[in-house]
Amino acid sequence: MATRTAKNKNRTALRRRPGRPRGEAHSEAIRAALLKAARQLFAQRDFKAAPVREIAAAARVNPAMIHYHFGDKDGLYRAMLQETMGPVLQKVQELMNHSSGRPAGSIHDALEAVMTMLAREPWVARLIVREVLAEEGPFRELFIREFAARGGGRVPQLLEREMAQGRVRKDLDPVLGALSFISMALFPFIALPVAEKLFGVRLTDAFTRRLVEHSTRLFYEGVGSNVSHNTARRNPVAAAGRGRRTT
Amino acid sequence: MATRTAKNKNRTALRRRPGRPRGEAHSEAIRAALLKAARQLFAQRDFKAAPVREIAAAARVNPAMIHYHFGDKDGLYRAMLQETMGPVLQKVQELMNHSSGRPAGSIHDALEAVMTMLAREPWVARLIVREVLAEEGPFRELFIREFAARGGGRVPQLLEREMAQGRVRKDLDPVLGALSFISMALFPFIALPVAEKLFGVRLTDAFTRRLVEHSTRLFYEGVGSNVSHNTARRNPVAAAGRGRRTT
DNA sequence: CTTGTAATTAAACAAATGTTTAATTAAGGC
DNA sequence: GCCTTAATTAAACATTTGTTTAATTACAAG
Repeated sequence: MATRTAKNKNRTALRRRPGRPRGEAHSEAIRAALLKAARQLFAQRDFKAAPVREIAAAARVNPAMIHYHFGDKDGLYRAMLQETMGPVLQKVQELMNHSSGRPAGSIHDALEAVMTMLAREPWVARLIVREVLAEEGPFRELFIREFAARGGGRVPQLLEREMAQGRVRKDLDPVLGALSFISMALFPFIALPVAEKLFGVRLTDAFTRRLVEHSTRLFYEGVGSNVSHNTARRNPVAAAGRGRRTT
Repeated sequence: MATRTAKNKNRTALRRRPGRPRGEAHSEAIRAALLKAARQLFAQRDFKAAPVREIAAAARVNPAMIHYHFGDKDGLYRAMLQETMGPVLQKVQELMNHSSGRPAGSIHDALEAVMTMLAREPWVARLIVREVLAEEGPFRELFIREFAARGGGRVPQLLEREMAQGRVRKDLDPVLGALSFISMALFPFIALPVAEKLFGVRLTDAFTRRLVEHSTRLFYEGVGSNVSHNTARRNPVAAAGRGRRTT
């Protein structure tokens, strides 16, 4: 495949010549375009499998601009992580901190915050897979320290608060509980491409809502039938009990 | 770092010369060594980040042997997948099929089968991350068809069986339930490197057992306290209720 | 108007990587 | 004992990749 399209009628004048462009604020635009292209490519491909030439092509700039703006490929990657993951995680933290206060509010709100975020920004889950789960490289540690600790690291305390307030049974191991909680919150989005092919699910707003309700109820009550285990009927969390196969 | 150790006193005679080696059955050994080295490296690094030279070095053979035995790097990868994932998944399938039959037996047994396997063969989780979750390449589809479908694809039916036998509540959505189940079964192992740094857990046999019990109980009963929701006390699954912070 | 600096490009460079080749040695049948 | 084939190596090859360089243009200050 040729790099340039057919419309480019081989006049040399069309080819952009070197030199500073006219007008101002070009530099910032290029920086932003590079960050955007990097985010998209790094969410889709591994760090080593995303060549700088391709990132630059997606941003419609010269590869050398990466080194002009970010020093090297690592610098671009680091800047991309900061500028994209930062705001997202901050928002999740906010939402998790002041929960609504109603019964099971914290858990429900935390699940809703995390899940709606993962549903709205599909690249986050992909980035977590590559960055935190797959790659053994030097970035994993930075990522855990900077991001994962602020997110999942606080779940045991959240559970202990719930236990102190009597909404969670006292013999729960908060760490195991946190592990299960994080599993239920993250994995469906991490494994979404598989779930689509395997179960035919599609990531719509409705699906996300159903998943939030389902997971909240499962986390509190489990799936056991109220016959063999006399599990909660008429509970404050999952009030939608009219249809069948809802949660 | 030099390729050869200091002990190698630059005599040329020590360097292995080309030509067929004496004795027989060398070829098979080399093939096996390459498969083993490939499995270890591909579990740790991305496909593109695992150079053939390094795989060959780990197997102590010449890089050209990869092409002699497997055609190319893809061929080695494919052969490795078949020869390593095949037996493991077959075993899990067996264990999942004839469950013990006692109350909640299926769920408990399935969790135990999957989790002990993942704990004993740490490379499986890493391979799943790269192969099924991370990589968008041509291998993902093959992997889903060949392996994931035989494993996770059957969970909804398992849940429906449980529902028919009255051990699981009737209004559960089997697909959502399967998603949560698979999440709880796989994610702790997939995210193990993170969980270690975040929560200080270590993957011992004892931990795996605790996780199996915890997850089974959580899946059936949830974590809700029997005060606010009157959740099952005295249930058949999690009978170990003497200490505190156990499940 | 000159001069220095910022922004941008094409091209060159060096290292790494998948693959191929030619040479070399051993085995096995005739 | 010769000759074909199997197994193995070192070295060469071609491509891709991250990075650097030198040239080129615009702008801003003096």
